[in-house]
Amino acid sequence: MPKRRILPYVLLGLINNKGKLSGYQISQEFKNEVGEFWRASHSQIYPELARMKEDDWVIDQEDGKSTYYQITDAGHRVLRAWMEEPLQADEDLFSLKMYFVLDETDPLMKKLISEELKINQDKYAHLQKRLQTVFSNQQQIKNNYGHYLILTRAIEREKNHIEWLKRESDV
Amino acid sequence: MPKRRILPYVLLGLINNKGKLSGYQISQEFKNEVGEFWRASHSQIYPELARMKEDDWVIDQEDGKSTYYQITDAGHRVLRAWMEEPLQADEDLFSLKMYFVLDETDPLMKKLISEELKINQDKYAHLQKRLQTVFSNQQQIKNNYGHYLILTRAIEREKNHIEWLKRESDV
DNA sequence: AGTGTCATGTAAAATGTTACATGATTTA
DNA sequence: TAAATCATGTAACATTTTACATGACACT
Repeated sequence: MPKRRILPYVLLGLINNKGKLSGYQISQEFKNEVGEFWRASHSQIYPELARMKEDDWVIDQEDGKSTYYQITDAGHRVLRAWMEEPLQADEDLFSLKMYFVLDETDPLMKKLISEELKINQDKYAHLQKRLQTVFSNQQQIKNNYGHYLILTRAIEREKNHIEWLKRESDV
Repeated sequence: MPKRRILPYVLLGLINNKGKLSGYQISQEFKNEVGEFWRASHSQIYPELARMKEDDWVIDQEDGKSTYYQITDAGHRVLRAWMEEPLQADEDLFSLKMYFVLDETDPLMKKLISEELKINQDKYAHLQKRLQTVFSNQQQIKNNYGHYLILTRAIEREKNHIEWLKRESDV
C-alpha cells in the first residue's frame, strides 16, 4: 500500500482554518505552531495548490498581487474524511489533526484524544518492558548511558503525555 | 548551504554502539528506540554501507551468511566531529546524538544537555509569547480550540523537558 | 542605489519509499 | 512442506530540498 500523502491535507486544513490563504501566506504559516508538525517549501506549495484546484478541493481568486485559495464543499469532505481516519501508532498525526479542529464541541476532539491515549498507553508499556530487558544491570547502564538516558526520558515524556490526555478527556 | 545528511552518521553511530553490525541488523535496530528519531529502509542501508566502506569509515567482514561492518579510526573521527557540531534549533538531533554517547563521564553529555537547554528555553519563551498574541481573548480560543490545545500542550511539554534537562545537568 | 520582503514559479539534485528479485535457513 | 524470517541487492517511483529565475514594492 502506498503511503498516503499528508501535504495536501495540511494545505487544506490551513486554508480551512484561516478562511482563505495565498501560497505565500501558507509558506509563512509553517513558521508558526503548525511548523512543529509539518513543513513545506514554497516550491512544493504552489504546484500542490494548483493540483488541488484541478481536483476542485479549492477555488482561487486573484487580487493582482496574490492568489488566494478558499476551500470548496468537496474540499471540506476530503479534509474531514482524512481527519476522521483513525490515528496510527507510526504516523504521529495527533497534534496536526488536532490543530485543524476548530470547534471545542466537535466530537472529533474526544475521538482523537481517546485514540492517542490508547496508542500512548501501549507505547508506554512497551518502553517500560524495553527498559527492563535492555538495562537489567548497572553495567549495561554504565556502558550505554546515553541510550539509558533517552529511554528513561521517553518513558517520563509518555507518562506526562498520558496524564495530559486523561485530563483533557475528562473535561 | 546544502543540508547535511544524517543517515551515514546514524549508521556509524549504531555500528559504534554495538561494535559490529550487518545491514540486516541495522534495519532491525530501527524497530528499537533509535527508530523514534530516525528510520531507514534496507534499500537505503545497503548502498549507504557500501559508500561508507568506499570512504573507509567502516571495514567489512563476511562470515558467509552476513556482512558485518566495524567502524575505523577515520569513521570514529567523522562520527565524533558530527556529534560535537553544536545543536541547531531546527534540527532536533539532541536525543539521537545522546543515544550515541556511550560513557557517562564523556563531557559531550553535559555539552549536549546545556545546548538543548538553551534551545528549549528560547522555544519556551517564544511559545509563551505566541499564546499571548494568538489567544488574547476567549473568543479566539473558542474558534480555534484545537490550535489552543496543542499550543498549551507544547508549552507544558517544553516546561517538562526543561525541568528534566536542568535535573540532568546538576547530576 | 541597495537591501529586504512579498510573491510566484520551474528545474535540478538529493533523498526516501515501495516494488521487484533472489536464495538460504528456520520454524510450525 | 509451507510459511516465516534472515539477508542482500537493484529498479522504479514519489517526495523533498536547493537552486535558479523573475518582478513588484518598501524602506534606508
